[in-house]
Amino acid sequence: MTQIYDLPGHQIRRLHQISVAVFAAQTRAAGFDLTPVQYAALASLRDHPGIDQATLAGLIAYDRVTIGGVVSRLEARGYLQRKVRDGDRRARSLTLTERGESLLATIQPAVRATQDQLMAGLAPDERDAFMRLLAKLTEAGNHLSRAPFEGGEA
Amino acid sequence: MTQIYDLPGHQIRRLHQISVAVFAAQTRAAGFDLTPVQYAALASLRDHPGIDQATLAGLIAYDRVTIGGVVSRLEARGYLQRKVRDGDRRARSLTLTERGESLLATIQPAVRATQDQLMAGLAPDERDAFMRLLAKLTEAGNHLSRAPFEGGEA
DNA sequence: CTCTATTGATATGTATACTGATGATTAGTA
DNA sequence: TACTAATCATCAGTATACATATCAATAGAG
Repeated sequence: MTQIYDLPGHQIRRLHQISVAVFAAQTRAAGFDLTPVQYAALASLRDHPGIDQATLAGLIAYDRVTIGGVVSRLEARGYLQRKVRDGDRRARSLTLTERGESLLATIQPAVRATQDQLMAGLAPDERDAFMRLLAKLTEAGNHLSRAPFEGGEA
Repeated sequence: MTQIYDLPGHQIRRLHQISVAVFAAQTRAAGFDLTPVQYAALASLRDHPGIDQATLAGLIAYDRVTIGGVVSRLEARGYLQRKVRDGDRRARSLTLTERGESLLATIQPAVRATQDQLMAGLAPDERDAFMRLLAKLTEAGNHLSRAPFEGGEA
């Protein structure tokens, strides 16, 4: 009869939900107010200054429309700057502000604590196994998403 | 510097995203228009007829407010009935309609195909290992979610 | 039996996510 | 160079998700 509890999709959704909740709790406890996507966007921007929204979306595997909104809110809060790119007036170049850089630096412990708490249910060797299988699955299914990862190395 | 690609939360989110996309594609290809939550709600209702919204939310580990909206849409589309419960006029008893029952019966192959496609990247023994670790993680982290699973056996 | 705490459902507001469409701009081709 | 295709960003619409608050109704304590 297919109990939903046996469906991978159901369990994955639950773990995702837990992950988001833990991230929110940890960052709030550390005095920040940032969502996982917002963090991913800022962290990726630190490593790739000046990229446009579409490139950013590809790097963190998010929908371009969604990233438009995320970037908008981050800009409104002063964490990044958006400006029309020279040579291609369609694109908006994104750069972290001082405020964005400093946020990334100070939020690091909370991010680490999130991952520790999330994986606390597994022994160290199980975590490695889980992460390996997880990476294998996302790689194999990447093309099935409307927002696939795009961007070379990793 | 903590690349986001090494963070469990990031990979879990990606797999969840892929999972939702595959579910949508498979059910649409089969001629249906149903989201994963909607399916979970209907399937759980089939096994537990007459429960109220809060109980349903606990069984499928969803926020009560979210389930209110989901149930609303399912009712509007004629898949379930909502009526005030005798003895407790706060609660709404939920029951599948004929239409809901028949939808569940016919959508089964698409649901199965979704899970197959989702796990296609892993060998059979790897799938078992992944599912075992995944279940262990959701169980260990259940209490960290605002919408924990509540409901005995499964 | 009354007062209070709890509970089921909903309202409000914010933030993802995705589909489909459009406008502006650039690139590629004949 | 004129035309067409592709690309970047955005708009409109729908559906999750969650925090916080409120209303109606029930349960428990005294």
